Parts: sequence; C-alpha cells; structure tokens
Amino acid sequence: MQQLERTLTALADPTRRKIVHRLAKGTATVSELVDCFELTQPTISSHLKYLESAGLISRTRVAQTRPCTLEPRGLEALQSWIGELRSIYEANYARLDGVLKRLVEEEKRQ
Amino acid sequence: MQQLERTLTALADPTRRKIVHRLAKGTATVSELVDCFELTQPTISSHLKYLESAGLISRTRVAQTRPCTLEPRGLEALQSWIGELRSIYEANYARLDGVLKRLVEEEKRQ
DNA sequence: AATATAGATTGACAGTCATCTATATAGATG
DNA sequence: CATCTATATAGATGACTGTCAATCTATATT
Repeated sequence: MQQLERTLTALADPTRRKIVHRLAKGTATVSELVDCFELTQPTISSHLKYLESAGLISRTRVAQTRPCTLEPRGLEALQSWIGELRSIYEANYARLDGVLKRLVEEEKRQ
Repeated sequence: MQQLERTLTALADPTRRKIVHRLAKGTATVSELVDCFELTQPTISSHLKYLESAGLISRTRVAQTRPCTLEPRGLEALQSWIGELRSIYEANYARLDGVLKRLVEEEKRQ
C-alpha cells in the first residue's frame, strides 16, 4: 500500500485520530494512551502499529516503555496532496470561467 | 458518522481517490466513470454514494444521466483539520524548545 | 406502444478491521 | 532467581467493505 493510502486509512479511524490528537500535545507511552481510551492495551498497540506504518508516529525504547511521538511529515504529505488536487480543480474551474466569458463576448458582438 | 470521518473514509479507497482526481478535471457521468475504471457500474455507483455522503461530490440530473461534480469544500475542511493538528504540534514543540533553552541558560549561570 | 439507455438497488460472497481474551516476551527490581 | 510491569503476539468474533451478477426504475427514441 502507498504511504498516502496508509495515512488516510490510519486517520479514517476515530480512535487513531484521537491518539494523533493526543500525541500532538506531546509524547506518550502505550500505557498512558491506554489510560486515555477505555480500550484494552492490545487494541491500542494494534492502532499504534497502523499509525507507525503510516509514518504518522515513531516509537523509541526507554527501559520497558515504548514512548510514541507524532511525526508531522505524514500530515504534511497529506496536506500537500489535497492542495494539489484543489489546484487541479481550480485550474479547470478557471478555464471554464474563461470559456463562459468568451461565449458572453460573442453574444455581445452579434 | 461525522463529516470529517466520512471524508477520510471516502478518500482511503484508491478507486474513490481516482474518481475524485478525475472529477477535479471536470464533470463526468456515471457511465464515463465506469469506462475509466474496469469496474462494473454498480461498483462505481456505490463508490459515488460514499463520495456524495462525504460531501466530496454532488450530482445533478440531465435527461437520464447523472453528471457528477467535485465539491471542494470537503477537501478544504480536511485540509483545515490537518492544519489545526499541525498547529497544536508546532505549539507544543516550540514550548519544548523553550524549556530546553531555559535549562541551558540555567546551566550557564551555575 | 416497444425498445434502448442510464443508473440505482438487491443479494451474495470473500476479505479486512476493531475489538476482546489469553498468553508470551523483555526489562526492572526485589 | 522470582516476580512485577510494560508491551507484543495469537486467536476468535462480529461488523463492515468491495466486488459482481441480476434485477428494477426512469427517461429517451423509434
């Protein structure tokens, strides 16, 4: 799967969005996240695996703990992708405007 | 489901992203989209339903055809959401920088 | 009226996902 | 070594998704 797709799939889940939101405020260990979410630890670990493979978070090792940190690059990439899409749309919409103006001018001339 | 979640879920599918990309270049009917994608018409229709409920496209009626148009508002909303998230991250990252600087200054003074 | 075309809807099936419980591993600590 | 804590892994289950074939509805054309 492409990186963009992993990112979108990862963010499509509400729990994972909440995790990302939480990590935007600072690093957290798996247990700290478990405490936030009324879900079991394996469930949270599984979500973290998604987020990591999407490049949205990274994990280090501190003793037995695995602190998670938000990696903003994945978000940047997604934001750029949307931006490009909107550019294509706006370019074509502008061209349509151009066509309409020309039609209107032809009307006038007749 | 919230609008943001619908948008993300809609865009998480590669076929739907391709449809959006195609519609960014201009309106298309269902049949035209079917011709683009080596998928059956019901499959495309089902994807269009997702995109419509996510507010990413709109459909009108012209005789028997149902031309689809990209609606950029859904994309804008998603882009803003990511922007907010990045702001939170950057604010906290900056604060962390501040903490580090203060620690370094205290070091110097001693 | 009869027929053709554009789409939507329905039913079925395989695959994936989110979640849980139960168990295993890795490191810290007594 | 024995045990505690933090996390990972395995397996089960119910819900949802993507897909297709078949069928239905609405409009256009002859």
